[in-house]
Amino acid sequence: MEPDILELESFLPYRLYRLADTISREFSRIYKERHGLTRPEWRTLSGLGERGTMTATELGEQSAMHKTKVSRAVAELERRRWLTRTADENDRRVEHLALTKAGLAAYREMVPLAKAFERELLERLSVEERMAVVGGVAALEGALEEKS
Amino acid sequence: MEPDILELESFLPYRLYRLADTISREFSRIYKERHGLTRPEWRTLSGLGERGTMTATELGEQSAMHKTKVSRAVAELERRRWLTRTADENDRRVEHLALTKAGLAAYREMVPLAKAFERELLERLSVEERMAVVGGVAALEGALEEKS
DNA sequence: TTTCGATGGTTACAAATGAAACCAGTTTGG
DNA sequence: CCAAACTGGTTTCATTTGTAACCATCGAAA
Repeated sequence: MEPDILELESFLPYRLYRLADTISREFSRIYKERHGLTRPEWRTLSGLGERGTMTATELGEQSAMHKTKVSRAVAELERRRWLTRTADENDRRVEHLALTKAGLAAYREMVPLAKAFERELLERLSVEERMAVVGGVAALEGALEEKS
Repeated sequence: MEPDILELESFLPYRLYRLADTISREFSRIYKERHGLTRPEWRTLSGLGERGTMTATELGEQSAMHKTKVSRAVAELERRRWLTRTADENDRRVEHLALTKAGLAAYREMVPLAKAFERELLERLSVEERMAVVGGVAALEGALEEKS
């Protein structure tokens, strides 16, 4: 192992990215084929389905999206009449977003599919491996949080 | 925990993507600031630095990039005179890519920075956590490979 | 050979993205 | 009170990306 060579195959940032990319891409087929959603749109749907009502800023924080992504995703879902905006009483800059019946229906349809996807992925692992995955992800998340 | 709700915060594909995105984005600052490289360009540089000579197709396989990304990254690195193409003797469709002196110099400069980045990331973890990360990543890679 | 399907690689075009400018509207400090 | 700094959210513009079509060459089979 020469010291001035970087092995891409074992370089953690690369491996992690490739892994996430593969899995995310595979999962995206579900909401893409099903409803023609983009990832930001799916996350918006998912966030609002989970929490009920959120502002765009909260959505961005909860689902790790840049505000322009949120803005565009919200606009598209509104165009589909999957969500509505309600002006805030006290602060007129803020809008409270919530799913409509149609949006909620789409969400309810997606949830089992998402859960099944995750389950099938984890089922391919042994118990120890599953623990390593969950523990490893949590550990890295923790390491990144405390940083900056 | 309601059964028809998906918790994004604990949904593996989402967590993994966010993790990889954060780390990759942070790492990208290194090669972006330093040399103004994009990720595909960095991977191309890294791949050729590691292996010496490769065709575009091989590069794509080794670094998990779509062929158009490879094509464009190679074009840009060639424009910088960081790599050269050599026609294959037997198959005129194929080109063998290799770094020039300048390309190699850039690569040699990047390697320690990349290694330091990875080391500093892992240093924030305990030994057990580190094992979990490495084991978990490997397990998922294995699960994805054997699949399709 | 000739033809036809595969393969290496590039290009064209549309869609997704990020950075920065922007437009309200709100708060703060003088 | 008022200006300046700040915040929620949108828009603009340049860059990046993915898909599909494309060109050239190759290999195999008729």
